[in-house]
Amino acid sequence: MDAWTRRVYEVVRSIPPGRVAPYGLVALVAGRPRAARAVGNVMLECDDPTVPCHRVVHADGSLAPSFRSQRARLRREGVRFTGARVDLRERLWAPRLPADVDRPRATRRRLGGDGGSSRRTTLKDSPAL
DNA sequence: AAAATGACTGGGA
DNA sequence: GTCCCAGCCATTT
Repeated sequence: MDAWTRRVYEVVRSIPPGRVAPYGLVALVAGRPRAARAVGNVMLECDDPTVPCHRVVHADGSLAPSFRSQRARLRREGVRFTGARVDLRERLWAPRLPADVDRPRATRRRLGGDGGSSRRTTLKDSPAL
């Protein structure tokens, strides 16, 4: 087990039940923005039961054909499907990006005077359901 | 060192 | 909408 694998595991472990994340997002949070495919390789070998690998899905919400139990495991967590895909609009995981991620326009500022009108909260996660 | 592999992706047809 | 493909990345031959 190498560093890359451990890193991916850690990110995947932080995806809350009932939420899903595309391979590409996992790669991003893990610090390798274009390594979506490599994340897939790690998942392929993942046998560790403490890693919710079933919450990692394709960018369009569809699932990996070979991972047969994935759908059932997701449904068990309340995730609903529209045809062959999960509804990302409702279940997409909104992670807190690590500070070291290279953000071009890091200029942080309040968006629109009203935007968060009364809400001062840090965007932690997408709204539950 | 070079080539093949795969639970990936975005873009074009 | 769906299909296909070149590009991408870590691993394994």
